[in-house]
Amino acid sequence: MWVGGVCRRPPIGWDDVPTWRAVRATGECVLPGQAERLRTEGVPVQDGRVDLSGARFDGFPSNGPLLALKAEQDALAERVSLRDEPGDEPAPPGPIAAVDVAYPSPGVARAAYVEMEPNSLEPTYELAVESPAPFPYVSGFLTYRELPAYAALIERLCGCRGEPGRAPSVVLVDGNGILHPRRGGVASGLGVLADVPTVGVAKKRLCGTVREDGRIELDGEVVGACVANPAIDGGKPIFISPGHRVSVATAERLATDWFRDHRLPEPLWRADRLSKTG
DNA sequence: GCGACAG
DNA sequence: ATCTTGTCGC
Repeated sequence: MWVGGVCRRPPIGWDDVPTWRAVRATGECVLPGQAERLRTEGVPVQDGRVDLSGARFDGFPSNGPLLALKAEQDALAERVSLRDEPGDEPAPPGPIAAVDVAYPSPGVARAAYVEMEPNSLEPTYELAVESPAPFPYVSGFLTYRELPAYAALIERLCGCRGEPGRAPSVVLVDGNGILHPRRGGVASGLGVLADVPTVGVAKKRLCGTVREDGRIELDGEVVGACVANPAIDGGKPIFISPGHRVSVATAERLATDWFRDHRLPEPLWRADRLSKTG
């Protein structure tokens, strides 16, 4: 939010909001007549700059919600496994699934599930489930917005299909896995929650550095790969990272093996569309 | 101090 | 992510 812009031209109904009391972090006054007005209120101002040592207000009520969630993410990261499943690598390609979430209206999430067999062009199974989405989108905390929707999806999935015997060997998730400031993106969250191998696929880079070889480095560690679908010339790349129970190399192979006619791996493209159409 | 920031 | 008109390309 551009605080300066709002304070310079307060919205209707902000007559009671003391917008002139907001200054730069340096104490510098930026609004016309701001320094003078603050001085009349007893605020120490010198050279158009507030002496923040005594005048600063930082008594905003907060229990630091994101700090607690960061701790949760650290705990999640501890539970993430980067080991490949036996028989998954080198790899008879098995059935794969993909999930994504759309928001048909504010506060409502629609999670979609698409399952495909290696050689079929059409999905083997599809399901979309709606649920409340009270948590806002905050970069780095996507898990808290979308995981509840996936939980609702899984619940219905088990109820509709029963037979937990033929679960997909891996689930592609729209978002990051360990390519995350605390190594705990949505793909990892879903993987740990459902105890299934997951691969994170993001359309934009959240963090890390893309090396010349396409590998993505974070704190000196390779956490994923940046790859474009060769079938689309001039296409933008996607950012692949392990969610849970797969290595970086396997995550990349699983996702890129499903490149077809779209930027995203086919199952994920279908899940994205299903989440939007219902 | 300034820019970046999954969906 | 979602809101939107025209527009570029196959």
